[in-house]
Amino acid sequence: MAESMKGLKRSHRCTELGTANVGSQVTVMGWVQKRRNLGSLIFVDLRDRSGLLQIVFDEKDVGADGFEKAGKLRSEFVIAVVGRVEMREGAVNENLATGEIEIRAEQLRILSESETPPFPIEEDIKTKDELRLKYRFLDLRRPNLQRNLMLRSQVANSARQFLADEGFLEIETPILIKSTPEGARDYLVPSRIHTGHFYALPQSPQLFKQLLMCSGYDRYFQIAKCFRDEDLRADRQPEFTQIDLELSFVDIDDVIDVNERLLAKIFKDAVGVEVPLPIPRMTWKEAMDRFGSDKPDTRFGMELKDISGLVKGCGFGVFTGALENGGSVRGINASGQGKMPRKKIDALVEFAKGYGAKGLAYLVINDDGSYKSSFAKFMTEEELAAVVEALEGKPGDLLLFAADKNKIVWNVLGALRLEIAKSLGLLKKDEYKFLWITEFPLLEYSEEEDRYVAMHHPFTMPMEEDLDKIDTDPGAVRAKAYDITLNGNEIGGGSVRIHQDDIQSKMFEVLGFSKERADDQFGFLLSAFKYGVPPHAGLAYGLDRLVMLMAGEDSIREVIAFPKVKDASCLMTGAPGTVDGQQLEELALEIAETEDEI
RNA sequence: GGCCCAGUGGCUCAGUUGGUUAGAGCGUCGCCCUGUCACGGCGAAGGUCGUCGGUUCGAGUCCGAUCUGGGUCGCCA
Repeated sequence: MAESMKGLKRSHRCTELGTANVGSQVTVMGWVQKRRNLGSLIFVDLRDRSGLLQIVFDEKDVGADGFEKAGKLRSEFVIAVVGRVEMREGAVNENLATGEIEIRAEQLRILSESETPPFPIEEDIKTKDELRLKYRFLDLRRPNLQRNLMLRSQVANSARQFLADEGFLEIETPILIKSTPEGARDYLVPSRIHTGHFYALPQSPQLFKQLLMCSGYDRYFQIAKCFRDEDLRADRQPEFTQIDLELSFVDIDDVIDVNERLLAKIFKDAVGVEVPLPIPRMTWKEAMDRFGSDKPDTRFGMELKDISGLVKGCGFGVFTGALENGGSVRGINASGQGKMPRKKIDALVEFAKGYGAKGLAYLVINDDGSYKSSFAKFMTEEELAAVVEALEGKPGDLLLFAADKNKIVWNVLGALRLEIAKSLGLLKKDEYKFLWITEFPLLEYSEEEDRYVAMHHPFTMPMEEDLDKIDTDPGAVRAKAYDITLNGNEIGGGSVRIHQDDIQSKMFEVLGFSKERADDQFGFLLSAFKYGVPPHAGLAYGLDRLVMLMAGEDSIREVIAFPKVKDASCLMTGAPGTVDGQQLEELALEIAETEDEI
């Protein structure tokens, strides 16, 4: 039976007590982690978010009633204990922060009883995600998640402090906004008052923060919830959090500077890691050429090498065919993997196919310097030697090649190098390699839409030196866009924004927006741009991913209190659910059928 | 939408070429125990093997479908 805590006040969290408190009377409250009943002596490990503390119940201190009550304690009961801090009579427990002391209970109250939990509430359980998420409120009691969420709070806190000190203002932007069909799918919210009309939940506060710059707020930030109705991944949830910021009267270097110092502070405060500044920068082109990725993991090498020039005239149709179609042939050197069994190489080929490759060519350099290869018979000795030299091949190495359109070759080899590094254990979680990626292409050709689409978004400023190419060769125009990456993850991205009318119109033109469509979707922004716009630029971090990496976790679910599962539902609440007829009637949703544009 | 992995007491797992009554550890419950901290001792309960269908004399095991969860490709301006 639950008792009241009336008259009691918690004096300390469990691990706030230490040898300095010996002799004093304290009141602690928390959950029973474990009881050890020795008959006429009962030990209880008490848990709160700070950690564990041992309580000892002895009838001569806690009284007959108290001792009887202590005998009834079970896992996850919530109790209050008044007692005296003592040095332990028995052995010190070196695994516990409070291992030298214990509380000799003088008073016990059972504030709440508990059923036996469906899985153990402890560190590093192997329980299936399904069960953990159904009982997330219990899962969240485990030290892993408590540490992660405390870390997350610390990160948000450090960011707030730093940004406030740097003159950023925290300003909220709306959650119910107008849908913009560009980009990710929006979550839609039907309007009750405007039947057949919809709000959208923001994919990011992008347009509003630009308007705040127009309004003179100079430096803005927000820890903003964002929503995207796309499929989930280990690092993607339908709702996620950005640390979003925007600055006026700045160019790329200014944004990078303040963000490097922000990252350094966050990492110092939250995980005690010194981030060496400045963070290296790499252009998008170089990143693709060297790593096959716009978010290269630079914790290891295994860089891509372009051998197109060396195999141009060779007899291997797969290579020459790719080159004739305007593609390239590139390879990586899985150094020391020459002994990889054929079965594993075949598995890598299958892996590559998953990324669009039609196949994968390989060449093993045997210990005696001879080659074993899927394509050696099509090439001369000289051609092979040149290829091996280009990849710095040594005896015992395994060279892997992809030949196709550039995009596929990059994609395949970029994924392959990560896969191999992972299987070789080259990816150390306590090593942090930051890298800026700059000079992204402004536009990307979309095959299915048969037009150019913005790689970042339509408000991204082209690089001045490429402006003249925007009509003649739009695909070659680079943008003043930048991503910050960490260990092969994009943790943030941003750009300098267009603040000139004429460039913005040109941009819409290239993207195939009619003036009417641009006005309809972004009229408010274009209108604002007529009344004095400061040059501005910004950046947004994926807070969930950032904390995931800092916590050494493999999924952002481990740093989100109440995450959703793969099909975007919530196993705990059952969301999304159906609603009753009256709710639907009020929304008059059937009218939506006649709406072609939302 | 595609591909891959998993599903057996509360939890984590084992279960041979298809063969009697499906096992273990932890947890749970009861009794005993004054220095435990992975407490210990003795005893007990607890499973229609995710679901449906099929093959077979016989299915946890083989086949098909389906559900649930995970990973991934597409998708994510």
